[in-house]
Amino acid sequence: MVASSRLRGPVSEPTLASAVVDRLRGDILDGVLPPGEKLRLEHLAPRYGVGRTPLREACCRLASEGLVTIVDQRGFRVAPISRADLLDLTRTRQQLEPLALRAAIAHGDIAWEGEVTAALHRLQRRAPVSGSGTLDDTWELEHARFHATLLGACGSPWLLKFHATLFDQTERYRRLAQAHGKARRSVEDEHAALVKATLERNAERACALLTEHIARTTELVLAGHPGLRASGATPALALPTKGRSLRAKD
Amino acid sequence: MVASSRLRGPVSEPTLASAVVDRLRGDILDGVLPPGEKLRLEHLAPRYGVGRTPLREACCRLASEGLVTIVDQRGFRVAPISRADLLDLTRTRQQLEPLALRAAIAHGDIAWEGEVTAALHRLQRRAPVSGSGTLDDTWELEHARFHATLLGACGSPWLLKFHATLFDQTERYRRLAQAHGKARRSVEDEHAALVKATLERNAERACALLTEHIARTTELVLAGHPGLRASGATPALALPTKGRSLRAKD
DNA sequence: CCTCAACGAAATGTCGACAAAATGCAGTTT
DNA sequence: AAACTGCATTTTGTCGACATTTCGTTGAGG
Repeated sequence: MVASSRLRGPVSEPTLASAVVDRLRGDILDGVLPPGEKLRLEHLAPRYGVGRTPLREACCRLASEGLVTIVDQRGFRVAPISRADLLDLTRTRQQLEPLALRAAIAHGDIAWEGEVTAALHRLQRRAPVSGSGTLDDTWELEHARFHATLLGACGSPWLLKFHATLFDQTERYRRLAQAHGKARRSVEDEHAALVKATLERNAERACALLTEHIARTTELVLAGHPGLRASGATPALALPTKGRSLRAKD
Repeated sequence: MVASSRLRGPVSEPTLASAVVDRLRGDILDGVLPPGEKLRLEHLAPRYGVGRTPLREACCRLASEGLVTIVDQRGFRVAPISRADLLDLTRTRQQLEPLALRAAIAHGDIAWEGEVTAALHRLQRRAPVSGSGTLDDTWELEHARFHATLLGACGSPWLLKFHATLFDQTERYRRLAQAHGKARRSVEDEHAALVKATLERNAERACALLTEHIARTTELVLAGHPGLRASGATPALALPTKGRSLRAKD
């Protein structure tokens, strides 16, 4: 329950009002709450219809996923984004996920094969974008579940947890860059090829495809996000600390 | 601030009273709060001299490190331990840490070499156990900092974060098993050999040594912990749910 | 004697209110 | 004119109290 409850599906949580976590995560992923944004609990409480205590807990949990940063005595902020972080994210995924995929291919049984094909089918039946430019939450959900299912048979809860965290992080960049639409069809092909190699138990080819799939995603994000082109830091963080002039940049 | 603030050294936290996090983590790692133990906030609040609100936040943050589990409407528990989890932990470390070490060896500069030798020196000057059987917190701290420093030059914050989480988890098993004392000298030799291969930029040998070092640690834990021998589940969790007889084991 | 149901006690989740810290602004000084 | 100092406002962190849920126990029924 640590990383991403979205991957568990609707487990019918008897649910404490800290289902705010999911709404908050969605708003951060969608960019409604931009990177670097200060999270003032008093202002956000009415927005979600809860008090500050559940909001505080939600922020704490999101901090564990790296979507929120905590600074003692200075509250919460949406985690900043940067080109360096995106590249690190990409590299780490390219190193971790093949490990999990290899194990999954080695240990996965017939039931797992069924789940994978089912996940692929559900994903392909969804439209990446719904109607006009806005992106479809259902597709994003199925996309996450597809990748989680693919690695699900690796037998390592820790690897899966790390994958979920990294995937959510990547999804934030992807949504922020709105890297959807045009190049999506090739991504669908990549998914299909990935499943094909996986079901053939061709670990080498599957891992190569996965690595390239991750790289492709990052390329799309970099192409679609103006602020991450060069070595650009976070756009929303470019607030100069005027007022105190003697102090260093903090 | 996410994974383990211990590895950051005393950053002179202006500190919110959720420095309880460190005390709680210490108590969980030491086994004062055994695995599976229910964390009743009302009873723990006086123990740490704070109210329930900071305690709640501390539990949330520890949940992000996997030391505490949250069940909606049912409060917090110390994360259970199991042979399967220990083995997963070991395998995952054996896969992740070589990746980081390889990158560190490739990119580390002279300053990093200095930090590594300094960390090794500080570690070797500490006694693993202080006086009688009780283990020395300072050694544990230096041990954590040594491993963090070794991988520090890998350039990937995400890998380092994952390493910190996995290391803390392993440290809990190590302390619970009290796998100290006798076989410690060979561990010291392993550290020295690891540093030697690292400074020689011999990535292959360094990674092999690291993998074996991790395996050795797990062997010591398994040998020292009675409850994890067979396929034993968590000892503290073996509370049969009597009273309700019809329900499955849940 | 065992099983099921309802009651009571405890704990959790949540809310509003208070103290401490930080941020921003204004006034004053050099 | 620019910078430092002081105060006022905002915000954070913390505490105690209330509603809801869960757990353990007792009692009745088969």
